[in-house]
Amino acid sequence: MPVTNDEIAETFERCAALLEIEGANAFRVRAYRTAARTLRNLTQSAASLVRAGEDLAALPGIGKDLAAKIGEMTETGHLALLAELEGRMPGELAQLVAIPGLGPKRVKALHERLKIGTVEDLRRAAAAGRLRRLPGFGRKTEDKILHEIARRREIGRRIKLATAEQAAAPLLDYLKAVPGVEDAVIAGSFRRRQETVGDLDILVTCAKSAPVMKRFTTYEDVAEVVSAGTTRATVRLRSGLQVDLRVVPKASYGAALHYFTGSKAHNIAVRAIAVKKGLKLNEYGLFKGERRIAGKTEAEVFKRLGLTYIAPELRQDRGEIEAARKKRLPKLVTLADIRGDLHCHTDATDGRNTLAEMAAAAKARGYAYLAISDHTRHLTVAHGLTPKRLARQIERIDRLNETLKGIRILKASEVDILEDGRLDLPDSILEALDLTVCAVHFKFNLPADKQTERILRAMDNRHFNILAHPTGRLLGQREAYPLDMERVLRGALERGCYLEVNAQPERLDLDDLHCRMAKEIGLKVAISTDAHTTGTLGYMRYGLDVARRGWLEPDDVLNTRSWRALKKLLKRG
DNA sequence: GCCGTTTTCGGCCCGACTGTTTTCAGTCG
Repeated sequence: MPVTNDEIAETFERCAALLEIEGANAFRVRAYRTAARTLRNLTQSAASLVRAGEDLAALPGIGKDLAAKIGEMTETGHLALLAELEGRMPGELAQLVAIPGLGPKRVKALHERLKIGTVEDLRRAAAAGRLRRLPGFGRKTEDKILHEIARRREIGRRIKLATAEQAAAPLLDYLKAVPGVEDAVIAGSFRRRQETVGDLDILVTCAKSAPVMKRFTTYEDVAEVVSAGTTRATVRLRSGLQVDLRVVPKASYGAALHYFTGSKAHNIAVRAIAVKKGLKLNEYGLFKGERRIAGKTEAEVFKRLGLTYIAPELRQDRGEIEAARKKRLPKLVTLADIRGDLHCHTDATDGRNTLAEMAAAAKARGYAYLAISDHTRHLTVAHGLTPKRLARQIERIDRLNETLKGIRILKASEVDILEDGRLDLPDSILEALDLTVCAVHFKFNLPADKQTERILRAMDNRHFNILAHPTGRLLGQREAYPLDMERVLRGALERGCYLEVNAQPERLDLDDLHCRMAKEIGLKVAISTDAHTTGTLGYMRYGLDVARRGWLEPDDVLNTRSWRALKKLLKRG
């Protein structure tokens, strides 16, 4: 099993944590973290690049030394440096720094003075009151550590974006109602439209901060006030969700919004540009000496730094700054570009609404087409259609299309990909469909090469059009099944097939990085909701979030086209 | 450890809050 980018990144992150505890040069530590991030953002596997003889030192943040270490890991599966570090101190110290309130300095002190090497050691020492005797520690720190250890066990880390939206809306309304508040907006990973968010970052502009801070920390859903200053406060809601509030004057709104939107890596890179120009960028504005030369809007800040406006979804330090400098940012796809939905269900299988209801709902959204893609028989739990039942549905759709104006219902099917790569419907009926959406719904645990071959064999069928939810992941519930995504994408391109971005909030599959991989090789994707109700046709915007984070433009997306143009693309030779 | 439109050496983003401090280190985002 080749070493994955994530595994190499994880190893570098462990090294960084342990080096930091050891007191290594902070910039050396950062270099390991930067390299880890570069690896996670890579659209090709580092192992295959090494095999192809590519020079990894050409990648941003990776030089000669780290390139050699990546080579070492792809060859041996291990890193000597990590083994050395773990020989000098317990490897689990790397997990201690993840506890809020503990950083490298304190972890070092805990290890040296109290021989603490594990989370359990730490819990026992804190419970026995031994922490407070260390210099720099006190009773409060000890209590906080115990509290955080207990909390770690019960609370899941990140929540889905759609769930965060539900918590955010009432809180934002509440803050907007505070007298004197001008703007209140959610920044952070929420604004970058990341698939999951760890916390909410709210930015408020107003002249006087005190009333807002008071109002915020006394919000009825607040379970705990973590910190509260004059311009910044952090609370934990009863759900466990952490919310940070920052208050700035109106003249700083743009700079603060940029700062608070992140990502951290993007901010660091943009601030470095400011430094190079002899300026200073912080959350209050862009400064030349004492004088603020920009800050009211984000656009103003970007402009003064010689950059075109960068959409929040792109702010990941994945090349967007360089592209902004060269005025080569993508013109991202928007909801207005979407002409139809290519994957949904009706009450014929596991959907809730009728064919006619789904059609009416799609028409109300202004779509030109909607593909009805109910399950096939193998998926018995969803009451999948037999060829006979599908044939009847095809007739019903034909009849419905005769009565509909302004929208066309496409005859489709979400066809199961069987274990041997065959499709779950005979060619005779596949031929009668406008398109197929094919998916893996069982045998998730095949080895990567077997799963990849299963899908590629299915794509060999000339009726295969779109691979639905290609990795099968469910956020927070189920890992993606092992798959060689590079081969799948290239295989699809060679055969005239496509992949789907499934917009269900718990799927978002393909993810943003896979979208970017597809774009790089010239493969178009469909953005589809997989709606099981009329209301969830509205999930389209979550799929767009992913596509935009993956740099996709209207041309990269299948369903920005008219049915006529789309039909040509689907036609296989 | 990385990197170069000041640089192959000497830089590397910036400020708020907390707790344990009598002036600031550590942590966080």
